[in-house]
Amino acid sequence: MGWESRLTAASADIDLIDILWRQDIDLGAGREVFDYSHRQKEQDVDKELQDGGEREDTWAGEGAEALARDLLVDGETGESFPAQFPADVSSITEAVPSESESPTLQNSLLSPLLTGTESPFDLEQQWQDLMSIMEMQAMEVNTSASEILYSAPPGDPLSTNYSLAPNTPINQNVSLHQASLGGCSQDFSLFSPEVESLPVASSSTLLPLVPSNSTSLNSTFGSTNLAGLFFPSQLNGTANDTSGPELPDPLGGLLDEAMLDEISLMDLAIEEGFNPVQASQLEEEFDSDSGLSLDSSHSPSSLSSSEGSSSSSSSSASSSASSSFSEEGAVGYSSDSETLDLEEAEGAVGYQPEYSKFCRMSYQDPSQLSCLPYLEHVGHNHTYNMAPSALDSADLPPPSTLKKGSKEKQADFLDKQMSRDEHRARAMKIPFTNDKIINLPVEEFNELLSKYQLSEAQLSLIRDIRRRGKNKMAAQNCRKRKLDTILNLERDVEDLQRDKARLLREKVEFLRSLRQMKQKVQSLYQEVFGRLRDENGRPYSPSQYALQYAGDGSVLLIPRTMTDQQARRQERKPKDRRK
DNA sequence: CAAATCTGTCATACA
DNA sequence: GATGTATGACAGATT
Repeated sequence: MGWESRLTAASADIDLIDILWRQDIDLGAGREVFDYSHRQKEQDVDKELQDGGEREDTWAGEGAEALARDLLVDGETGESFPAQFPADVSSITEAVPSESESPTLQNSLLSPLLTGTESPFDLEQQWQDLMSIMEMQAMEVNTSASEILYSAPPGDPLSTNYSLAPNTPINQNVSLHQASLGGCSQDFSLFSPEVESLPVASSSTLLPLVPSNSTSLNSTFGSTNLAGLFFPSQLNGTANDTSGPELPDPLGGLLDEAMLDEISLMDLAIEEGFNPVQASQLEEEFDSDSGLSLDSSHSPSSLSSSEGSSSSSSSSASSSASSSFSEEGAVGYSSDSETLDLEEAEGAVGYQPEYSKFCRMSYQDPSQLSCLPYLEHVGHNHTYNMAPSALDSADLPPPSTLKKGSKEKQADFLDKQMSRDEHRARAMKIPFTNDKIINLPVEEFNELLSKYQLSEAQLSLIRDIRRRGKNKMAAQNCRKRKLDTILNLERDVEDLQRDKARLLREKVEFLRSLRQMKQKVQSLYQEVFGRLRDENGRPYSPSQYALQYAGDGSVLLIPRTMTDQQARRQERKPKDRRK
């Protein structure tokens, strides 16, 4: 099989993955979205190195150092290399929601308004889009939650689904480590902190802003705290959140999650040697999207059926095998082998070695054998722990002593084609063929024996021949089944890898669209917020107010301090739950 | 010539 | 219990 080729293809995949990665990041929000300070990033890295202890066992410590140096580590070779896209990497790292600095906030908030190209009439539609995106996000988070067995608090299912932010910095750092180190099994650990729930922002609703026709928001958002959703940095702030008003990136957490997830995805792809292009080609070749269903016909369970057919064929082979085949075995399993050979020929390109094995194992007809050079050895002579008398008498005269006419050559050839048991039978003057001895049903076999007056030695030999012959066929069938199992397992692996590649591609696509929608949400948020005016007609300060989505479907403008309190509560919860 | 593979056989378990 | 089958283990033959 193509294990080696898969391995070598993995390096080529890295390039593809890099391209994909670059595309995705380029597709993402601009720098202003992630414009956090490098200093903060480094703090988060350090913090992660310390706080992430409970996750440290899942990724090697060397990855942390590599991250700190903005190095990427090849998941397979462990080789470190400078990040190829410094801007991208930094944007990712800067996207870590944290105690962001205020100067960037105003711009990030107001710029969409100033440049606003979308008419107000698009707002509703955009909200609808937002809702669908959030639903998708919730699905992903839920999936991750189930995979990491990290359950949300029972009383707060909705907010759990959509809570995103509190520990995303740690998250992302971990993700970067993972992206550097690789680790399929750790792929989903990315999401664990995001499953942490946000409490329902119930009490403090100040300014109902969005009116009645947003019920669909309610169904999808639940009582998501928009402030928490959009201002994770505030929520996350541990040291600097008292450092004055600021307008965090509303979508930092979301975007970070998507991007970092993608990084880990790419890393996973690198590590696994998964090649999306090859996989898609495979898919086209096989023209089967149902990977495993294909296997169902070859799975070990199917083997039992083939065994059934083989047993039936072997029993029925008494007629067919009663031809002049001196090699009494290799009768059973024939039909199955043929069908399987066909399948191999049409389906599995890389299975030639095994296919040839099958060809060798599925022989039945000695006439065919004689034409096939690679089967010449079938008639080889073994030395057995048989009764010496039988062996001695069965020995052929030395060929050198014989004149070799054509007939004698033929006879010699036939002798060589004969099995040892046939030689023994001939030496013991058994009056019927080994084929009959072996393949006749018991009744006919006994009937045959009763027709002749046979010595005890003859009867014993006949019984041995029958036993050995049957066991020989059984061994051949057994080996063939074993090979079948191996082939099916390899096919299973191939199909699973194909499925995995497809799912990964779908995931990348999903994340890409998700990121785009998040950008939309961000601009919408900024647009809505920027249009709000207080009683004096002045805009609200984003450092003092935030929009929050209430449980009843309305969007509220609440003071920042309240969102901070909520954020702290949310931050504490998961820690408590971990114990 | 050594290693890998193929093949037949035996022992054993099971139906 | 006899018979047949499945399979691991072994050894000789072959590549």
